[in-house]
Amino acid sequence: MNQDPLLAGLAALAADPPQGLLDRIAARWVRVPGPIGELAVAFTDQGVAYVHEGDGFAEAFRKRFGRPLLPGARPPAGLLPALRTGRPSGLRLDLRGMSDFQREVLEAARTIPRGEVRPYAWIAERVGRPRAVRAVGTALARNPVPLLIPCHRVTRSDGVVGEYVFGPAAKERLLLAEGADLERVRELAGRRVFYLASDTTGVVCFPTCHNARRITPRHRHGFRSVAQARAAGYRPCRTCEPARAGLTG
DNA sequence: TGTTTGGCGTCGC
DNA sequence: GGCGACGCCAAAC
Repeated sequence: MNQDPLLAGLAALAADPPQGLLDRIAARWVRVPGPIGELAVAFTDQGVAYVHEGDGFAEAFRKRFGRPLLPGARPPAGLLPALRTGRPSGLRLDLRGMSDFQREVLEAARTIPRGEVRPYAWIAERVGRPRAVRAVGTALARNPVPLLIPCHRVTRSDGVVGEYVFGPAAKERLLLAEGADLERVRELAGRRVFYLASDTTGVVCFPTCHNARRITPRHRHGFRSVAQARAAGYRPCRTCEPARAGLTG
């Protein structure tokens, strides 16, 4: 129970074939096809730890994690489906070594469905730091597992897609491939509309929320802020949860 | 429309 | 341990 973990580790090293221990220290890696070109993916016994573009992977991994890297025989279970579908599909992630803030930001981003987008400020509010919008940006910029945690689905409040690890163009391509209606988002943003409401349900949503997409045109009303929608008698959608407070755009 | 200022978790010194 | 600068931003001039 209260045995020194170091001693336990040494004992295990002495008793077991070194493979198990090695896998606890080192990471394995494989090359796999991704939606925007070849990817290199590192994983441990805990799950996928790092996703990087094919070029310069080993260098980047070493710089960031500073732990041994070994070739892997095959991709971890669930990786390929997750990359293909853009859904978690039971894939385990190894997010050890991240701060609480970053982990919470990543978890929040992970809940954004395929084909939809949410603003940075939405994440900030969800993790209980409504004014840490920019810090959310930096946390997402350091997302060790892009694509698997879909930080590309986090976009700016003004309707612009914003920055991305693989570049804004890749972000846009990914979102379009997922079926996000960026054209529509931009058209609405041009009219300063950042929320859509239905006068049959009395609910207000983010424009890409699957509930918002089904609003019949003549029952659809656009709003610039949740506050204005509220004032008009609408309540926030329970699925996409547009801000309870600020978030005007 | 564009620019400025606010705000905050990280990282490097 | 502190301090200042830096970013996938956002609201206010």
